[in-house]
Amino acid sequence: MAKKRSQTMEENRVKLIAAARKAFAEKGYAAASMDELTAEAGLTRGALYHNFGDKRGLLAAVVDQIDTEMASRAQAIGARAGDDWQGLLDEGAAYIEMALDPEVQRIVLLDGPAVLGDPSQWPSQSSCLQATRQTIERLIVQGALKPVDPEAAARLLNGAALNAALWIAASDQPQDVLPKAVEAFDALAAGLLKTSA
Amino acid sequence: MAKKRSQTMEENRVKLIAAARKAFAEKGYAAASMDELTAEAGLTRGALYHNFGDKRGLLAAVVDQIDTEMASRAQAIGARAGDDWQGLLDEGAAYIEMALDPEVQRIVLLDGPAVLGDPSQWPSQSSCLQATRQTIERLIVQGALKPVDPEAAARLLNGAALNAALWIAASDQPQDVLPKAVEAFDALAAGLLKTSA
DNA sequence: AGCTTCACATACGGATCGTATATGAAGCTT
DNA sequence: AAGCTTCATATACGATCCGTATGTGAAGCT
Repeated sequence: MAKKRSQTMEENRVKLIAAARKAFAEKGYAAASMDELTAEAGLTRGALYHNFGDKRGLLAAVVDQIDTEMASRAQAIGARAGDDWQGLLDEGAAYIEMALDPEVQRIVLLDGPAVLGDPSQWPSQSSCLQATRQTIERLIVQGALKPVDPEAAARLLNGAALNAALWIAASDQPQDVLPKAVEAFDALAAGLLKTSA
Repeated sequence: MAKKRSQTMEENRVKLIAAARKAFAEKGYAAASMDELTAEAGLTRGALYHNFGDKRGLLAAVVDQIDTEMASRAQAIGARAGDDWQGLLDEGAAYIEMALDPEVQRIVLLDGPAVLGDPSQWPSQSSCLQATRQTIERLIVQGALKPVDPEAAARLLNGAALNAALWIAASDQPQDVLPKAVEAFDALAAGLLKTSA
């Protein structure tokens, strides 16, 4: 056999993150038991503490993984649009839809900030946010937007999208509410334009 | 003496909520010990579980108290403005500033949603949200705003303000970032107007 | 082959929450 | 006013969980 050591270690990390992702999403961070987690992955808490330091470290790793996935998806959608402005709107809509995923909502939007603190301080640095900010910066340079602070605009837009997602998720008929949320989002975003729509 | 029973009970509730408010703000919900809490209030966990059911119930009571204070403040500020539109902007700015209070931030914005779930389901938050929604509805009737869904617009605006507050609080120089956030908020809100500013 | 390293398992201690039981005073009845 | 009842709070207990300290067996190097 002679399985390489670093290889099994990487495999175990993957297993643990996968199990944690599932447990955190289903039970929430606080209610998720490390013993159950590791047992599900065929390991013990020993592996966990060796690889991730503590429970927070494990959550950080999970958040990082999900956040990265979200960023690449949002970026792909934004890039597919004709111009930067439409890209911004599409990114926002995509973000709202992604935030409907219970996993994203529970882990990244609720437990993440509560346990790890402000998202912008995370190692993944909330890649979604940075993508939005860069798009806004480009649009400002192009002269399409008012000269607002890009960071501020990106933050508030993200916040609006986030709240929209929470609203939709708590709603009885999500598919009925989604278009209303997107419409309102587009209207707010239009406030950044120099010329009104 | 003959202290009435219901009276001492009410006093104890007040003491417990005050102690909890302090402990939750300083240590966060998860790290706050019920034993320390109650001891600080001159009581034991027995009183706590009898009055609030469990730890979550205590947090709910604390959140309700803080949230009610915020709502009345925001409403007062909004009513002081000349017209509805300015009132909406002022309410938003007031909300952002209030969210800079570490107590508000830690308890209401971070731990609250993580532990209690979607804020819009809370009995108190709905009043704050409803106030802005009603203002928006009036402005739509007046013909000042685009005919967006009032509920959606109110939710997204609140979300934007909330995220702005988190950003400012995590910043190194809050007083430097605050005006940027308010400016961006005003810009976004202007997107709801029929005619651009 | 044998020593070393190290990733992981096992064992332990401390802390915490929720419940079940005890207590003592307020409140009502007669 | 005496005694029974109610109930708000205190005390005691069990279960769970996290983080650390120590053990172990296989990979890796000489």
